[in-house]
Amino acid sequence: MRIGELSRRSGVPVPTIKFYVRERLLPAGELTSPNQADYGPDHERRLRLIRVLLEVGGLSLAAIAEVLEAADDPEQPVIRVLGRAAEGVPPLGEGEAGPELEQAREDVAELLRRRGWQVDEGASAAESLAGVVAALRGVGHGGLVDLMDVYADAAEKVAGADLDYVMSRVAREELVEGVVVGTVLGEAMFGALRRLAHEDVSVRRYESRAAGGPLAGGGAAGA
Amino acid sequence: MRIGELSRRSGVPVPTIKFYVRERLLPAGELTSPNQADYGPDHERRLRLIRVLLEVGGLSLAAIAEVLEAADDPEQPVIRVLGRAAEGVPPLGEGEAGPELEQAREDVAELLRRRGWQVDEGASAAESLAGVVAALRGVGHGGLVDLMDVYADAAEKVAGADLDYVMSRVAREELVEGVVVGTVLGEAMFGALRRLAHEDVSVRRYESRAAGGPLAGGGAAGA
DNA sequence: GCTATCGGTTAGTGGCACTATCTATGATGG
DNA sequence: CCATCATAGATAGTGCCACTAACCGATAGC
Repeated sequence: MRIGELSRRSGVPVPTIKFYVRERLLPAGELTSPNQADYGPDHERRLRLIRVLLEVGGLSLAAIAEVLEAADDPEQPVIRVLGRAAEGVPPLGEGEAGPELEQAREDVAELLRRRGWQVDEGASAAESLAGVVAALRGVGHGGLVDLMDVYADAAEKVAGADLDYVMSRVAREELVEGVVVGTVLGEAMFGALRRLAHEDVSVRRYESRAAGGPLAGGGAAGA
Repeated sequence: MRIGELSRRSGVPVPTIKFYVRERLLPAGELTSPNQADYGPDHERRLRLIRVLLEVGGLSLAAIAEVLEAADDPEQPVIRVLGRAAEGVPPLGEGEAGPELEQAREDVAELLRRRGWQVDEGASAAESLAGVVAALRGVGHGGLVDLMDVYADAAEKVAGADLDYVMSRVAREELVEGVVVGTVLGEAMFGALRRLAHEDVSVRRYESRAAGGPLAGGGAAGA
């Protein structure tokens, strides 16, 4: 197909597709003449993936480029790149590089020991987690750090299911894409479910008392 | 304290603090003379909160303004505003407004019925979830939707712990802030833990076979 | 032939989160 | 008392990011 049809089928404007090709997010179509290129289903699939990671996953184009580059390299251990890219959030690094962060790193290491999780030292996710812990303490909500074990239990269960899904993919290409999509969209899915559960739990706990009161309706609903 | 000290203590540049005041994210200091204002611990706390929501939580200043406005209004049921603001991600809306989204909404409604979750129809989190489901199908990974129940189990557990934490706050001000911080940073915390768990589970499952092979090191790690 | 579309390139746009600069005023210390 | 410095407040500018517009020759297809 030509670029016009690709645009129509994907809902992405032609100039934007050209832009993605320039930025090496999308391979160029195969030239059939100096000014005519052919795009196949792979292009469409890749294009949809880019859009989903961008719009739903909240990744930057730079992060998407990194992830896709790793996904295209059959030698690449995906997890490292994904770990860095999937951080929708914390480059941190700057913020409070002080003793608070050091303490947080200790706490994370302790958690990993306690749970027997086998992960690389200095894994980027561990660094992210330390950043979050330090941030929580910094805003005076260090108490939330105590919930980490509950969160870790939940994360273990979810990760197991994730792996089951990924392993059901046969072709490497599909597998890697499953990893990417699962990591990024899975987080969005969990976040939405968590907010729904907040609402349900708060209704459930407060329905006996002050129905609709400001505490029940407001305060008890969130985190 | 004056603005200079506030800046030093928070690590936020003076012009940025002025900018936040202009944008009504931060209340102005109390004027002690036409060109001298006094800032208290509340200002510092608020400033730290803004920075954490921005840098760790990934919220936009506009979203932060919305959340803080609701938090400051004692009459406001927090959850609605929070739900909208805490979507780091999916305004969606546009994308595929077609039958796919309609089907996804149905699936979400069915999930809520199945689990007996008591949430408002058309809760923004439900809409987000439907967007994610539609997106997953759109990129050919509808299989991940089948994991929703596992995710929902985990979300229920986490939400229960979240509520326990929030309810331990006494003053409404602290409570609301706990909701905000917990919702936003809790998501970051869970995300990091999930990525760590991915690494652990993949190592655990594959350590018997091809240690370090591209599948074990790369593909099996994420999702 | 003739018009619409195409590939490729360069330049411009709008939004966001600041950052720089300026003016006048007032605090501060020797 | 005076020099120096920080401050409040305002306007304008910056840098990055994700596009979007405009243009220029080629074809494609009728």
